[in-house]
Amino acid sequence: MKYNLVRGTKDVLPGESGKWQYLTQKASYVYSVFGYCEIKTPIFEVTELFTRGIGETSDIVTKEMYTFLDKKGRSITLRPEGTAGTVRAYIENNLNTLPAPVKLYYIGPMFRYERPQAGRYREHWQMGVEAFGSDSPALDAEVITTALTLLKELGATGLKTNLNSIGCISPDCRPRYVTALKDFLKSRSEKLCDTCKVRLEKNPLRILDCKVETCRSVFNEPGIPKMPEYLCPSCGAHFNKVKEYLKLLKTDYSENYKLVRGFDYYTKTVFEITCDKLGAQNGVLGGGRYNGLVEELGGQPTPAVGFSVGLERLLMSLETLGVKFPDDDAPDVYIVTLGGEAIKKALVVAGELRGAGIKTIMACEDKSMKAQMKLADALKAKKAIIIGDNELKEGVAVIKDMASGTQQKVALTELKGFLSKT
RNA sequence: GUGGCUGUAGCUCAGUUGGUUAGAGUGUCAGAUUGUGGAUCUGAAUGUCGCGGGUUCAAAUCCCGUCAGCCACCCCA
Repeated sequence: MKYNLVRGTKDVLPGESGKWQYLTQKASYVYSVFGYCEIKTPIFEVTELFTRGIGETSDIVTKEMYTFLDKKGRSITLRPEGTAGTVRAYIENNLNTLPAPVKLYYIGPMFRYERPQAGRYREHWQMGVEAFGSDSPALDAEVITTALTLLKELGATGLKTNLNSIGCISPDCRPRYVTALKDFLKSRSEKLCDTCKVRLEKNPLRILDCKVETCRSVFNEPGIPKMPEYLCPSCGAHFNKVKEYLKLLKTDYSENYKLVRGFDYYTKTVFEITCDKLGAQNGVLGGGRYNGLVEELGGQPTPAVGFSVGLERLLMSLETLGVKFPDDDAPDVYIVTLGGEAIKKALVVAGELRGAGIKTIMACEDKSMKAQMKLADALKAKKAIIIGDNELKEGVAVIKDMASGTQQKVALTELKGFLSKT
């Protein structure tokens, strides 16, 4: 019987896995430099955490969750995003007693039951940060800077940062805007596509995301209400401060009044970083402020901001941008052995070299020298170490530099020192 | 969930209007005089032609279904 991957999942094979390590290490490094500590939360949680957190009517909750009943009949869901679980852990472990802001980062897989597509998997990895306990616009700016620093550190250029504020739920803020937007769009409803007509009632903000040309032309009319103009004084001041700080930091961003995000929990600042070379799924990184979520999930009222990068999409954009990754898979040395005595010696030598951190592969099988040299070449070994009868008699090994082809004899007792230097 | 394209050796693909033992390149393995790789040459192995059903004397080739991949919608990382 032959088995296949489950739809929408992917093996990360040698060659690729080194790139993943590189990305996760860079993320851990940058996040920790910004003061974040790693948190590992379970891959599954009770379903209600997500329905409450992300929003009952959101697409993720209504049709994209991997939900199942466990043996006791509890409804369990594979996490579709990282924030809800992190918030749950924050509340459950009383992390609010730590000095604020409490800064946490996570790296791990997320699961969404969607049709696979370019840049979209049912299991995908996210590397995100969450900062709890401060409503300061400086923190918003810092969080955005954290994201941009990571991307810069990785050599990503030409990515676009979009910024918006979607205000808060007080009546003179987002609800007032939604009403104004609805009124405006209703007056032009004959120009809207069918799905937008439905969205007009269900989720008017999302209409701004529509890709249909005729809809877009409506959004570009000068009279369309724009969220930033409808923010309440508090949210408006906050947004202005965020922008002021970003300018101070010389951050390259575009204010985009059409930017809205899929989760219900966002308030005030939202942002998104896209790569236009990725196809339809071009969002590489997304985040924002969510001041109501901690309370919604049963904690004390706690303001928070965060973002998350999609590992696969990040990797794809870096590759289309031509970024080179370090190749760590190639061994430093390949030990060629000729005969049983040589294998005994090679076992010992290999141990010494590995102890010194030298990446070593030795030939354990009795193959011809030619075959072994071919293997050394195929594995891209930097050096071949040849141990045969002649060498054993002399107490030496022949070291061949695979790139130049030059070789020299080195005493077996000196090998480790010799290779450590080169 | 909807739509379009695709599905032949590990990989990339040929396969003519349905017609004998399904091919190439690449990779793998082995060899080309005694202990040396990357070039060249020689040889070898590997396919339930995605799966199931149907039409036919005969199907990789036509039809239906199904699964999977890719891409797009929806939505998101």
